[in-house]
Amino acid sequence: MSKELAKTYDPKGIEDRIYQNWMDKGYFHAKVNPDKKPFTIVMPPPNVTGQLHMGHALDNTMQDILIRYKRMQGYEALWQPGTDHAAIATEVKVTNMLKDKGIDKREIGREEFLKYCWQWKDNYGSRIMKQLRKLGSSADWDRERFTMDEGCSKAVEEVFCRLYEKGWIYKGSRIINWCPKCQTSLSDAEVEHVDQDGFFWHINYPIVGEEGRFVEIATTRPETLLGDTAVAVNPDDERYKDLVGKMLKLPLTDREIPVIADEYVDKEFGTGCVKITPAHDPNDFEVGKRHNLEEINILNDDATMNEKCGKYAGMDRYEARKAMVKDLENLGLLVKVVPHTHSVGTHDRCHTTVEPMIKPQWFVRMKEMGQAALEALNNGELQFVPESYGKTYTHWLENIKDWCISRQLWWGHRIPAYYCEDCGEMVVQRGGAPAKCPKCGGSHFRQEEDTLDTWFSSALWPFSTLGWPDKTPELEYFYPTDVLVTGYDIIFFWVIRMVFSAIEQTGEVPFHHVLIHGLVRDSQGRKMSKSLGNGIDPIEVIDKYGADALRLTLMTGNAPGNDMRFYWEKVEASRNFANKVWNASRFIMMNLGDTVIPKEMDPARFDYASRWILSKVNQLAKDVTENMDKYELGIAVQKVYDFIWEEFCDWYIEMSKPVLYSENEEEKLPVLWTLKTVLSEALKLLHPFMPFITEEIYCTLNPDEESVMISPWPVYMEERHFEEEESAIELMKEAVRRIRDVRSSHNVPPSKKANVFIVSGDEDVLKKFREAQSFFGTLAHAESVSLQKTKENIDDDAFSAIIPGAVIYIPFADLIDIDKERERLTKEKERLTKEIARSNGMLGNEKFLQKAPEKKVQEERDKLENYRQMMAQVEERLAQLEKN
RNA sequence: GGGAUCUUAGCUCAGCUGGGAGAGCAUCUGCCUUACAAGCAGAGGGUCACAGGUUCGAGCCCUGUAGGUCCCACCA
Repeated sequence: MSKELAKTYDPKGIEDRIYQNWMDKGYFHAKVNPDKKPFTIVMPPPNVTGQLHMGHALDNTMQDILIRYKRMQGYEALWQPGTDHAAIATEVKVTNMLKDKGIDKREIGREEFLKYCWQWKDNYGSRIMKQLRKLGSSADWDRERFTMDEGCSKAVEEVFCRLYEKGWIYKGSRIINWCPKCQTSLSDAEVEHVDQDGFFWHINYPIVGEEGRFVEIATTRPETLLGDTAVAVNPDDERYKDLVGKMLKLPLTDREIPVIADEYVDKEFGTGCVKITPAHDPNDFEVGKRHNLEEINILNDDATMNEKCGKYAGMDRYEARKAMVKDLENLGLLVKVVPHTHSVGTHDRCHTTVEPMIKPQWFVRMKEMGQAALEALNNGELQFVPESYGKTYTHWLENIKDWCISRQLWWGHRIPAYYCEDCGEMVVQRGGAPAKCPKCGGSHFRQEEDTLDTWFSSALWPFSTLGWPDKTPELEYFYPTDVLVTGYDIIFFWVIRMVFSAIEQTGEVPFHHVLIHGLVRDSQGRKMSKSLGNGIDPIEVIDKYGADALRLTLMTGNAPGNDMRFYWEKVEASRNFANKVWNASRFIMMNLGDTVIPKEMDPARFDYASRWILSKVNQLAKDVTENMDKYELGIAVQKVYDFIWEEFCDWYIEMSKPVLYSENEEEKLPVLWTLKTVLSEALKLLHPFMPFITEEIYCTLNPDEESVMISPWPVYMEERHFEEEESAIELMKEAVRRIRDVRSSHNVPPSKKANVFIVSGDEDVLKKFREAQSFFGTLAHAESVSLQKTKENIDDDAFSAIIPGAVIYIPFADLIDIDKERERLTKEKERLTKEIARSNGMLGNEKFLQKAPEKKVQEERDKLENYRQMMAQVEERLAQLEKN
């Protein structure tokens, strides 16, 4: 940095240059290093097809802050990056892309389709990773992984086979959620329930052999009637006791179905009679199993009615519904139609209404692994931040059902099950198809068509990326990882599955802390989404204001786990702060010039102000470290922000000016030393949050150092704690404020200097002011400052202001408004009365005296003493005013 | 139906284990003072949703009420 520096900070160009330098120097690279302690974060892998959005920006900023912090603290900090193949999301995109080209996925076949997918991955897979670099992410890019790369695929196969061999993965025909549009099964977590306005159709089912008698059922999905195989009533329902066992004629068909009794039916709801469709409703499926009912599938995979539906065959499910309702009405079997709101399951990706269907699928037994995951939280190995999310986690695990892991997709890990072409025998094994069928000796096999749920591979991410199942040195050293940073929306999909997979496969929790953040919403509080078009592109923000400004914006003013709103004004405020830092540094560097600043400085040479700011920055290091360790990133950065702006810039730099503008080289040096030192330390503390600007300034300020990002994190030093100096400067600051008050309330122009008298009977107080006196001139626009023990030579009607232990007099008699002054003093008296009462209350309370730490009690005593003194002064001054 | 969480200044939100009601933006006043007008010095503005309770003392703890948001759940 040189003297022709711009007046404002412009991140353009600087950020890319700095990032490239970090890359060239290899600072992001973490390696197995027995001399250091490891600190590991695995990056939640973004979808290969994805583009960076605000959620990624927030998530990765938090991770980068933690990694940079730990790296500076001397840990071997690994941030493991990578991308996810995102089975269904990618498959849909590629399918649509092909459709636009007039190519049908089914026609070109699996092999050809997968070629397109890989091509797509190669084209777009690196895009989001590049965007993450713009943010400043210090991930170890050399270790970038992909959920479908060789190693991760090997891990997937290994886990699948292990669970299969243990009997925890099984294939079964069960009722699953089917998306008719994507033509695949879905796990429960992928189904989103949405309230929809619909109707209850009340339909009469005639009782066989009893002309004119009916059973009235109510349904929201009349088209499933064709798959009914029973009607159920509650066994305790007096109304229908005689019906149980009788047969009903199923309308619109030739079939007869029985009336059965089952606990599942709620007497109070609807008519108390429920049609049972085992093939198309999860509850009915269970009922069907209990009563050995036939399961009649009436739908094709695209949710049109199948060949079993007679005249309705080929119709869409909703067309069929209309047609059937009309036919029922014509038959006189439709009793009534009642409007009804009910929740409908939809696919969370395409929002198509899912259809429960019976299909052969693969499942993971969850009982034991779910239990282990619960224990990990209960015994404290796993902790959520904020803690309340542990309840969400617990609740889900306590109600967990077996996980449907097979998908009828092509893009993904193909299930390693092989069927003998000759006898149909199934073999599940590692390393491809078997050479010989163990049953019939045949040598022709066909692999299972289904692929695995995309979360199956992401569940292994914390260890598969480190080389598992091989016992690599990296796995040994970096695993288990330290903290996982992610949004609350993904706890069920991912966090839980990682936990139980890791415990089962590695015997350890995958990470000890889960740091949860909320969603970034738009300024009106709406979710950012493509369909609303309200998304804000982080790259656009970076281009306009810089990555540092974006990072600061995302980190301030919101608590962990809470959603936040995005405002451009907030970004501007952050940019303004960057500019403030820039200009403070510019000032300091201008004043440093060619001065050689020694590494150490004799403490005896510091003035009060320097000791004060050194003490302050020392305390700041302690506070910020504590906040960082508790993951209170927003609070931590707020403290750095306040320190730099309010303490360092607004006070210390101002106080340094009289010295810097003087010719006294002897006095200048310690002040320059302090300016440089405090700025350097503040930059370090700020670096995890605003990496670029801090690096740019730090390197210019400390040309003999390589980078702020590998400099040691500041620690609290006992010898830098100057209690007395702190109180002296605080006293002086208060005095300056009072003087400014007078000047501004009486419109004293800056050109007109005031004479200020500070009077105190307390020699210590006077001494403190004497030490700090040299700064008064510029700060208070004072002509002269006199310190004296008594009120000698000061006009009675001079303005006075009371500060702890002293009174300030300004003999601007003609400017003083007596009424205003009286009002001020009265208010002050009220305040003091209250404070004294509060203080007395505390000190008079035995519990407080017993429980509170010694330091706090002493503080309170000092405060009370102060209040009393000030009270005496106020009263004296009030009496004086009355006299005049 | 179960659970979580929120209600603090005009707006958006901080406020950690009970002891001074805060920030940013907005508004108003005065300043281009040789680091910064993207700035400086100030001001106004809040019964901390409501009602009780515990306490010397409650934005914070307990109970209840009202309203908002989110998650989970098989109510046909």
